[in-house]
Amino acid sequence: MDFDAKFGNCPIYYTISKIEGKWKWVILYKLYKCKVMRYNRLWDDLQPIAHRTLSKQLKELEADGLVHREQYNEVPPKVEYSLTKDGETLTPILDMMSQWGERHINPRPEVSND
Amino acid sequence: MDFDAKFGNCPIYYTISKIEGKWKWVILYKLYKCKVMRYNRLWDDLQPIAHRTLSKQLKELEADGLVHREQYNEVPPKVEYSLTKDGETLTPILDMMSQWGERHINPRPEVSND
DNA sequence: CAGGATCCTCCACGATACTG
DNA sequence: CAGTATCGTGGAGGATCCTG
Repeated sequence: MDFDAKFGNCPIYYTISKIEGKWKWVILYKLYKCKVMRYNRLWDDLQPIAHRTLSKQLKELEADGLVHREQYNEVPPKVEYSLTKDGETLTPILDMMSQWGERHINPRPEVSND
Repeated sequence: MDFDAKFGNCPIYYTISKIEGKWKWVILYKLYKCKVMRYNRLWDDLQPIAHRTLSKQLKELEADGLVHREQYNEVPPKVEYSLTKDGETLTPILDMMSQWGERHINPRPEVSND
């Protein structure tokens, strides 16, 4: 990413740019929770997602050092994805995002005074 | 957003969908740090951002109850934006995202042994 | 099984001009 | 000052088929 000086004071912009992509946060979250996942398992869990999209975002995450790709030279092929050490530094954010979502999906139950 | 059952177990997807938009996290962060900002000030700080984009994302954030819009009936017009109570529940995430960005923009300085 | 290759669609975002 | 109105576009994401 071309990260010009304009955003030197906006580290948050750096973060969201790095993890830009409709599914990246979810992919990271899945890998965080399941530790290790094979490609098709991931693909299944993220339906509806296109192969092109999943494989592209995985590649970018790998290139950015957030996801590790372990390929076994077997037939049929076997590939396992997991978080790298660096990727694991995101888990607190992933947790908070998930919790925030939980609390906002449903109408807050504690103020129901009907 | 049409949030079908497929993602009932993916609250994180709810969160990122809610705050989807190239600038939304940055807008929220700015409002978090500056408390209250007028439209043009925000626009200035977020250059290069288009009016259409800023005003649209602000509107969505307002519709989602994350941002408050205070309009003063003066001439010239004066409008102030700030976080709502609900928007403030995001601040821990904003902080972590910002910190994560800081730590990743520069090559880690603590291992400089020159 | 784990993707790559192709083609296509759509809309988020941008640029610019205009207005109450 | 704080936006709308209009028009235009790139590229992210999708659908489908193919392959080592």
